Amino acid sequence: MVHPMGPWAEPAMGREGTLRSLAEAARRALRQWRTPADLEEARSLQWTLARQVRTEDGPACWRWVLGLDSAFVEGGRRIVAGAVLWDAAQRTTVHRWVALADVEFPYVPGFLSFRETPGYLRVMTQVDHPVDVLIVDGQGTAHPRGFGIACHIGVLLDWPTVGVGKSRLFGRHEAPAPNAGQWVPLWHPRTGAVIGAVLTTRPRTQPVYVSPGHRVSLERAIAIVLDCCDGYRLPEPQRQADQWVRQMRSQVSEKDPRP
DNA sequence: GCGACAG
DNA sequence: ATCTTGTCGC
Repeated sequence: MVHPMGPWAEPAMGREGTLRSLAEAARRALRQWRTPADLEEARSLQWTLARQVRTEDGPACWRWVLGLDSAFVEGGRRIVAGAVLWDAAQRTTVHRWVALADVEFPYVPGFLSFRETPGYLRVMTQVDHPVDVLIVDGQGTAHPRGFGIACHIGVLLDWPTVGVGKSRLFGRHEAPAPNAGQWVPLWHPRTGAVIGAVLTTRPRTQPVYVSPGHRVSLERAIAIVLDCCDGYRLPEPQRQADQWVRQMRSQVSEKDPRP
């Protein structure tokens, strides 16, 4: 459960953990990155890396939450990746970063991470501030092979991550009550395992799909998302990252008009 | 074979 | 995701 002193008592990564740099981890992952040549290779990699996913919780605190989102430019040839650091204790935005990257993989349901991860890793190489957990726009374990983009990024960086999708990719579920905080489990169609939660974050509003990415349990993932919500459907880090990339996208578009 | 299908 | 105007409801 939650730490007796509340979610902001100590850094989520622990004293030692915060000494680790997210930027450094991102640079390492970026050097190792290699885009699969085809779906077979991508699928094989997902099955392999999925075994590295851990859904055990670390210290119960999530003061600094980094929201990630992206937008496409130049007819979808390049991607604008944005990161917004949210201080859950002060309820304020600490800083925002952007990065531009080439898109080298097509969008195929179930393989989103191969398309968007490079951009996210690039933005994160600039994050020079402690980060407790990452909120990624998309699924975590709520994926056909249990390896959505939130898991992929979490494993590559070995960092706590939570996946928050605006729609469903995989799994069955009933409709959650239309009250903020209400949720229902998202079940694996064949194994019956709980792979995520369908959470109502705002009254009478479409729910979001929450699932663990890495080093976070489903219960913790739900608590983090709810704690970051501020009256809108999406948790603040993600909502602001969405606005941020949209703003940067239009800025990039006017500077270099679509050919 | 026929749907479903994150962003 | 992106292409696009107005419109219904709290």
